[in-house]
Amino acid sequence: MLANQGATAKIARPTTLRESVFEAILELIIVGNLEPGQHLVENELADILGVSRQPVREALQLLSGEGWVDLRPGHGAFVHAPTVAEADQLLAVRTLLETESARLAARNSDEPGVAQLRMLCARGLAAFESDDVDGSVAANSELHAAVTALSGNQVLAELTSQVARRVRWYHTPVARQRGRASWDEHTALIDAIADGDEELAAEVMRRHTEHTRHSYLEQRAGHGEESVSAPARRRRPRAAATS
Amino acid sequence: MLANQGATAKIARPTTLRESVFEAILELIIVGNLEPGQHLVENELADILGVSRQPVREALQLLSGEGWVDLRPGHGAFVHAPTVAEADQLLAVRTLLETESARLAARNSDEPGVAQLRMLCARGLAAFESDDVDGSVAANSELHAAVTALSGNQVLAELTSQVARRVRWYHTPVARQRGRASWDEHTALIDAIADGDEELAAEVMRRHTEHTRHSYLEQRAGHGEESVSAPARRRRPRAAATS
DNA sequence: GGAATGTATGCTGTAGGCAGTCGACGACAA
DNA sequence: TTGTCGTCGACTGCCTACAGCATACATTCC
Repeated sequence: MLANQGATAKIARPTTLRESVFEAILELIIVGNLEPGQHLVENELADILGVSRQPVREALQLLSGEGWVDLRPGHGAFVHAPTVAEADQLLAVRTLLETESARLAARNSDEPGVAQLRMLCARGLAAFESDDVDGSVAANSELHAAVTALSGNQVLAELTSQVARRVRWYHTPVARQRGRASWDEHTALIDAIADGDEELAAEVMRRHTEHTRHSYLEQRAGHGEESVSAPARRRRPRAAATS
Repeated sequence: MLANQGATAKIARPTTLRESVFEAILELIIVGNLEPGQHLVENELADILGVSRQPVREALQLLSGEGWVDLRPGHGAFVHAPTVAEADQLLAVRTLLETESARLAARNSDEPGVAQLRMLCARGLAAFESDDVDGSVAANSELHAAVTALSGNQVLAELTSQVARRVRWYHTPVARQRGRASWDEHTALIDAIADGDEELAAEVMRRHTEHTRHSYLEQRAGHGEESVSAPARRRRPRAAATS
């Protein structure tokens, strides 16, 4: 028998080429190297990534399934150009899903689960106060994921994470400016979950996500842009959502 | 200038082979010709459907995206075997999404929208009373889709329709036994939407979907089966959901 | 000069084929 | 009899090639 493989268990997962391509293209979209509406020519991507067209095609279809690209039959793939209205709708759905997650999390909360939430919250707050933006962002994502996991509803958790990932693309520039308040709200949320107060947890989460939504809309209101991800173009956003 | 082309505008949409394959395999799964857990060999499907492996592969990945099949890298595709717990979670999410849809529909309802709802409801009720199961089922789906469309939230509508489609697979045998009550609830729902009573519409929809969920769970409770779609195997279910 | 048509180019959709890999089965040894 | 190893078969993942179609441009006709 081999030695402890715990550390390698995760990377031992046989990763296919199309998944790598999926991640690579998604990164290009989020970073802004690929502009909204841009035509993604399969051959070009294949050449850039050093693979054939086949895994590129499959990756593009995966991306289409999550709403990152639009697939027009006979015309190929285009980077999805989100409108302000769509972003607003997405944020509304996010609020709905996460609010329910918080409610269920309060209902099903247990000792180790709450402990993990507090740990993630402490880590995120520490990262925020030491200006570690990446760390803060990562902790935020993990915290929200942990809440949905606590809900006990796997389907809800998957849907939520998928929506949250798309949301992160949109309001990335917004979130950083309200980082401190965000972490205070996280603390209140965890308290409510620990108390098993379903209604309070739901209300706190609802207000928490709506704050982000309103910040986003206010910022967008003045611009009057149709494509909401324009400011993310061309340069790598160092900060991401902390909602 | 040519004559009126309105009738041909719709079929002009270029449908790809992989979409046809997607529909075909989905049909095989829903009908029960493909049993949960069954290994879907690409070559076999390609032979059966008279196409090459490529569109089959792409269709399987689409199916995976919607949760119909599980893709294990290096092993291929397997028909998803849903558990009772998963079906329950799915029904819970469906309730959440449709309840919000109803609330928003009441908020945004307009004259033509309500008129369409009433038309669909009348058609469905007529079909039900004349034992036209297929017609009743179709009207039911269209009615729910129309409600989500009225919500004005496209993202919510897409998510809801996707979840609803999966739900239909599970509780197909359950729904027919409460067809009449279901249509009465539909009428109450439309009234609430027409009145613009958000809370009432939401509550009616919540109770409506929860009815289905409880019926489902009660039926399942006695069986103690792990795979919930077992009863749908091997023969074509003539009736489908009217929830 | 403008419009319609022919032509060229580039991309997608699909087919066929090859190598790598996983699992099953049987032989062999303890 | 049981555990282990090697071989075989089958299937997946990926690559290359071809056909169809749409678009853009050049050409010809009115």
